[in-house]
Amino acid sequence: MFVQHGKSPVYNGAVNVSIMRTPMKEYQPQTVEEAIQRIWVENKTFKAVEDPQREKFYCLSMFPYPSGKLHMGHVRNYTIGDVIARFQRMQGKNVMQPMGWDAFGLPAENAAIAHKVAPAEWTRQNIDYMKGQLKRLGFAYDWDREVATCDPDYYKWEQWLFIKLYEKGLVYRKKSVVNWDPVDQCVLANEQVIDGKGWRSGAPVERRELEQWFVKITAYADELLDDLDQLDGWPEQVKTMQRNWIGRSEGLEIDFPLVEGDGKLSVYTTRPDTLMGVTYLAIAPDHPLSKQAAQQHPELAAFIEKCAHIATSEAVVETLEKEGVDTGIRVEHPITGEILPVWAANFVLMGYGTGAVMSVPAHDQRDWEFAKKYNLPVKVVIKPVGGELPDVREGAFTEKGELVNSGDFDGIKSEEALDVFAKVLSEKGLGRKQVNYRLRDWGVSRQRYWGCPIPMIYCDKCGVVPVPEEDLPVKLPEDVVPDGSGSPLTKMPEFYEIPCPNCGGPARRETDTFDTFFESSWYYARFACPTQKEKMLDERANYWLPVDQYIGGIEHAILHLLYARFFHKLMRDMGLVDCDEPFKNLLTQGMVIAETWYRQNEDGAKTWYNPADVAVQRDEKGRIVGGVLKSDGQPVCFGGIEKMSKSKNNGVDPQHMVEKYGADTVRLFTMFAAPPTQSLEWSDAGVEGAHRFLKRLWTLVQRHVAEGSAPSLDKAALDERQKSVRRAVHGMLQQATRDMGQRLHFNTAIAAVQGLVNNTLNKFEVKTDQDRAVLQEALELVTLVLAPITPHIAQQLWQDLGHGGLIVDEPWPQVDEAALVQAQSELVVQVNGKLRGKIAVPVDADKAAIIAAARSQENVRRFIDGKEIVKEIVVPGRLVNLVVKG
RNA sequence: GCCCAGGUGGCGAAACUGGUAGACGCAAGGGACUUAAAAUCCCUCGAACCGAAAGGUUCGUGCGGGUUCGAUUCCCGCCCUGGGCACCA
Repeated sequence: MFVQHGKSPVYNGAVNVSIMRTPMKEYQPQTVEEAIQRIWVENKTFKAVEDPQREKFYCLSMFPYPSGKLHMGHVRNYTIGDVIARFQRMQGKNVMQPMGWDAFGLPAENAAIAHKVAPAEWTRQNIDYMKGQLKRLGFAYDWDREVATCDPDYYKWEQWLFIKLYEKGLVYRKKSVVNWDPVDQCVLANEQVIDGKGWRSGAPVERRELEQWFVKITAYADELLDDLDQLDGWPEQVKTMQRNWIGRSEGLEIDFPLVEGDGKLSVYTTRPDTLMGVTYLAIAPDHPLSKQAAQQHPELAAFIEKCAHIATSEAVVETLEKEGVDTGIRVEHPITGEILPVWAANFVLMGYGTGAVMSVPAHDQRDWEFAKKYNLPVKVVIKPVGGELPDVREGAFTEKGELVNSGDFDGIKSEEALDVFAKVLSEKGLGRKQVNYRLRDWGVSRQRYWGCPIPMIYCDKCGVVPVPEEDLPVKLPEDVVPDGSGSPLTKMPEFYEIPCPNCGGPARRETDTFDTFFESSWYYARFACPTQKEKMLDERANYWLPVDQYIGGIEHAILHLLYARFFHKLMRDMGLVDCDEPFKNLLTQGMVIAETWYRQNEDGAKTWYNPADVAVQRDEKGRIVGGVLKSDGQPVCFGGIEKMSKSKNNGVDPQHMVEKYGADTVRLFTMFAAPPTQSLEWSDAGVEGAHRFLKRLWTLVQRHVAEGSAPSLDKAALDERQKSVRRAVHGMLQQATRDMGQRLHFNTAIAAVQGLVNNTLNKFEVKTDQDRAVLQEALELVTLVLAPITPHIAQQLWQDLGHGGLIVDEPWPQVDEAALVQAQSELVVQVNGKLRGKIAVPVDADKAAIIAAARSQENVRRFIDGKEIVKEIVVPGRLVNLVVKG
């Protein structure tokens, strides 16, 4: 389906590869790629076998959700991983590169609703199709290690681990709030809530509290934070995001006694220095005190009802207009005894901390705005050290300083306040130091069908009972088509009715399934021993782990990577793995973006057209000025360049590209257009450029080999012309080696190869036998350097250049340092930092000679004659800067 | 709103540790080949100005400041775009 079946030009059926030259003149990627891929399959080239004698390299790209077909983001991700894996193999490592499927998730249920197809069937068909696409792209995967997370042999082990965690006390149940669609009677994901309404029903969402399972990630918060320091191979940016997410802080928990009754309201603050400036407290609308007060307070009751329709996502809550109602509850300030009002406020969340905060409008901007809106008092208690009282008429003063208007505490520094107030309050029994985390425990319950069943049973007599180990896995019934009205499992007594394993009485199975992050938190480890039937992991995991290079989208910087690190530590503490961290080096790749085109409809909505269907119009400078739809010739509007998505209809189908140009061209363009961490703008014209280059290289090699085999290179007998070609060749190798090995900047490695082929090799007139030897060496090095990026054409050209065997097993070539040596170096001459000329000097010239040469330059003299030279700067091999005065 | 990135020719980008801004590629323009087209090959290509030419001058890396002999790179303050925000994966 993906390849033109032609006769293989190279494969002769033996275990190895023939040295026979191909008569092929024209570059036919489909034929070449099909033949080379067959060699790989028949030789089991990418099967990874544990070998303690060899240095291992585990290269892993984030596995895909089987959504239907590959998109360009996948192609980019997997090409980056494949290039690294092949490069490391040429460095002599024992490389393992697996692939699998993150197979549970919401889109399968959506497809079920739309097309009345069972999620299991839909998912497995998608896997089949996408696997074919991955194979067509020539990725060096060990397919024997493939796993799909919807397979009971896989998810059995996370059920097993969950029960172990339950036994260790790392799992518990508590109420937490979800988005509830009152019409469809189901829980909505955050992305299914649009403008506060259910995506299908359009009904305003309701907040609803459900009893759910949590895993105590906060018990590992300190370790997750501290171990980030070990991760030298992670981008600083990702580590910073994780640190901020964990959000460790040291502060004070403070009790404000209620005026009526003997209760108290506890708050946590990281700014104890502002305690004396508290003018009110704010609590969550659904705080028990708030609900209680609402019984005699209609305005408050109405406010609570309004807040019950706010979606749960933090982005929604944090961008709301700040609103509140005085609950009428009063508390005492723990130090002054001053009576303070308690407000219910929509920005305070019950799920965070104690569901209450102390408000200091003079020194917190959000409190300040709230106080202005509701005319609450503002009391300044912090001023800059030794400075004036800050002006808070236009906004809060949020910096630290020293205390003022604070009675006995005046003059103490912000930094000292924690200790001072902790002492005073603990003596009164109204406060204590506390370490707090922004990180919350991981809620893993999902009220969804297409996921891994949570292996728990509820018995009226025995309470919560885990499923006995011998009954695992709890299999998800697969012959089910969800209809969008809640999880089908809750309507299947044959699933949930079960005798209690403890007492044998009637009991009910948990019908919730795990968060799909559960599956993706440990798949990297299972790839080491995917068919192990007896246990979750075996000793092979300790051979392969940690993953040496992990590659995936920056969008996973926090959640997936934090959960996977957490899971790894859980598995370590279960004795399943030795190391502390799962991913040694991390590469976060950027998005794939493309042009968008649209027409405005009469109702104001936009219809988006795929860039492939638009003919772009440009002005004389090549600027985009507009476009017309190819089908009707009518204009369409340019909508900018955006992430490829269904909603903007700007996705480019990798399949079409592979069919048109071949896998190597797609891989080459993807690696060339931008460094991996940046976003990549798709360009059909750019793909053609990549294809042109491969054709040019192909032709160059074919012309060369058509002359017969080249003599061996005699390095001692080279003339200047030949030496300069070798200098360029080894210069390319030096740059490509560094760019591919250390920097992972494949775009500049490719640029170096292109520059060499187009500017040096294509212009090199081959006259003598030694010319042929120089060109032979050059073409071999070009082929070896391209082998990880464009592996099919590289293998073919390698054979054409007279080599047997697989290029993927060749060692990476060594730079010939002697070839790089130059007699002269060119220096730039600046006067006052401005470029005024260039000089060529012997490499070993001393500073005086260099300056003399610089000063004798005609254009330089124009700028220094008659002026005093106050400084002479020489940067060896780079430049001379003469600083003049007057 | 909070956290993290990014902003360089018409476009994607390069510039390694503060040292020639724009390598490599695309688009565009001109030319060769061809009956023609495609393909291929060659040349030009940041802007303005001076010069017949060779060449030279000034400006130019989101905006405004600063440090430095020298800043795309370091510092301060803004603007804009993107990613994440705990039930998309």
